[in-house]
Amino acid sequence: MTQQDIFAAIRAEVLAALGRIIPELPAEIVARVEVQPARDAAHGDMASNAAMVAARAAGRKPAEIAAELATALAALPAIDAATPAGPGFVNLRLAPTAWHGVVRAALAAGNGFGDSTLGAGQAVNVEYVSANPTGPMHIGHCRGAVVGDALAALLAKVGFAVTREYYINDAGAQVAALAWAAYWRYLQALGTTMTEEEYAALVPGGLQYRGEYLIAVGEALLAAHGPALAGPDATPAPPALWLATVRETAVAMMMASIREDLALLGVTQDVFSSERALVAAGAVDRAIATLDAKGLIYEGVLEPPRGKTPDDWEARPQTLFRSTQFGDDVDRPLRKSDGSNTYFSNDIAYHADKAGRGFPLLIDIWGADHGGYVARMAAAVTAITGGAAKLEVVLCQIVRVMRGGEPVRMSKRAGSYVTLRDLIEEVGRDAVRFIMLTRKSDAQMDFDLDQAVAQTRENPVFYVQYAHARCRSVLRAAAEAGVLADGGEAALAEADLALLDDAAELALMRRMGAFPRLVEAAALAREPHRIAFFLYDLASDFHMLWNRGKEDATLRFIRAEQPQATRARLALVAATVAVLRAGLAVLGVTPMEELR
RNA sequence: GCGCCCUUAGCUCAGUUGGAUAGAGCAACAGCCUUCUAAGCUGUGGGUCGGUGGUUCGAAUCCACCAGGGCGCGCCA
Repeated sequence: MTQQDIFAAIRAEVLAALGRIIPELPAEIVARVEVQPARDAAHGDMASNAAMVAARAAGRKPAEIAAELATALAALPAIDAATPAGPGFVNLRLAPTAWHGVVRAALAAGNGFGDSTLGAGQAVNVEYVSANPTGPMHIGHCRGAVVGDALAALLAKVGFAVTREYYINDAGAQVAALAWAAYWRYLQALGTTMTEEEYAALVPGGLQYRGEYLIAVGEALLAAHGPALAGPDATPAPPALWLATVRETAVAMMMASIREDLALLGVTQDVFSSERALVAAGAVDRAIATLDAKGLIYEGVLEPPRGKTPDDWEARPQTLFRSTQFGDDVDRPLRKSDGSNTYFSNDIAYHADKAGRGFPLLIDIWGADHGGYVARMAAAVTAITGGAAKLEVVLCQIVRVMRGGEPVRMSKRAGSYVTLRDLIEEVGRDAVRFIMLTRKSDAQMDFDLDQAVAQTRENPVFYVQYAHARCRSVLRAAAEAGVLADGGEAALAEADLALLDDAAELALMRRMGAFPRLVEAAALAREPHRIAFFLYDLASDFHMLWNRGKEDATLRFIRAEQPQATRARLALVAATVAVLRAGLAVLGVTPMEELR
């Protein structure tokens, strides 16, 4: 049993046996055959639904097939017992040697345990964060950053060729507003006598982004340009003189700041795509032309939303995309009534650009407030690529930050933090990352600051890292005691694992054996949080085993008088380390050597 | 009004893509340190899986309707 995924290995055996009982089963039946962990340990280690799935096609009773299957499987060396059960399950109890194979596989694979070829090298683009470059990252961006980063790692682990991408929204009204705000800081740096309100009255749409983080931008502009961007006596000059320059500097500085924040979070992305560059290159017009050539564009008037007509509603002709042909509810505007492009058309161009770079699969991580946008964007990707590329969107629900059981108010004035940087400073990067992954992304979440820094079981980060630290502590103690002697940890794979037969040891091995299967399932479902829950369970199994050694000295890992048993147990501990690290690597969380 | 997401133990949440008697943590109670980290472990109690129908060998999971919560709904990005 050299295969990493013991469930896949046993499934292959089940299929072979089933093929002998019922030859020529249709492929779609075979595909439905599963071997999965038993829910109840009393049923054994694994259960297969093979007999139930095959029964109808074979025209036989499930229980009958299950009985024959059980007889055949029981004869295999890796299987200790196979029994038909319930409506037609075959329950399997594996020979301990099969579980020992899992330990060897984990030791051999190390961080690569759970790697698979599921993705077959297919290119996938994961786009996440993509916060507007108008200020430092705040907590609202954080969940998407962590989920996207972990999902990218997860997909890479199962064999996709992953590109991590950030889309810079540097073309729209938001960055113009940013430029106006940065220009105010520049005038202040010059020593203007205007008040903020006087200046705000001059700004189209009003002065936004009043945060102090733009002071540095104003100072940088002064250092680079002196008074050249302003009028006499530090008064505002016409925008034509400064807008483009200020915008460029401000966006560049905001992006630098965001990248610092991302680095603090341990997120590094491969590609940063600029919306402005795409627009300048004519990509939007090309995208619209492509849709037009496919007959998917028309000039039309949209119905007002039913039951909720805006006060200023007025029927106007617009350029519309036939997204209803691809499953959307209504056709969507590509151009505003004044003829300029909507954000949607820029986004179509961007996604077409991504697809054109050779990604048949695009995954975007969005905030839940963009949920209404998913159908039209997916429709557009399908339409413009002729089905060659597919868009999937993972929505992340709101995170509420809690302190002392109360939500922390996101007020800039109240001094309660809003930035990602502050959050990381308070609870640490590992806690931020892990806790963000302890919920399904589409479920709302409370981030409990008190829990995040607690050093108890209720803090999942601590609990998992503590398990790893305990493992390392044992291995260090073993090295000091000289028990590891020959070849150190590397030689533990050659230990006589047959000596691992305690129930708690088997439970731990069973858990590790489930990891490769779980990794694949999590990747297919785009649900990195499953890894976090697995690690918590694995840590729990290990802590349990540890305490067995407290209650019964013969179950301690290190027993000076039993070198063979000691080496076998150290092999199990080292394998646990490998699996914990493999999982933590997906989440981007540090495996701590010690937590003192 | 329409669309999407959510509803599981007192609280916060898992539930291996339809499997067997629905699981964790917290909170409550009772235990375990001359021993590798007690920052841990063990045990007890706690459920109409929001409701009603349907699909089938089998439903917390799929479908329909209903109730409650969240998000969104032409020229914001």
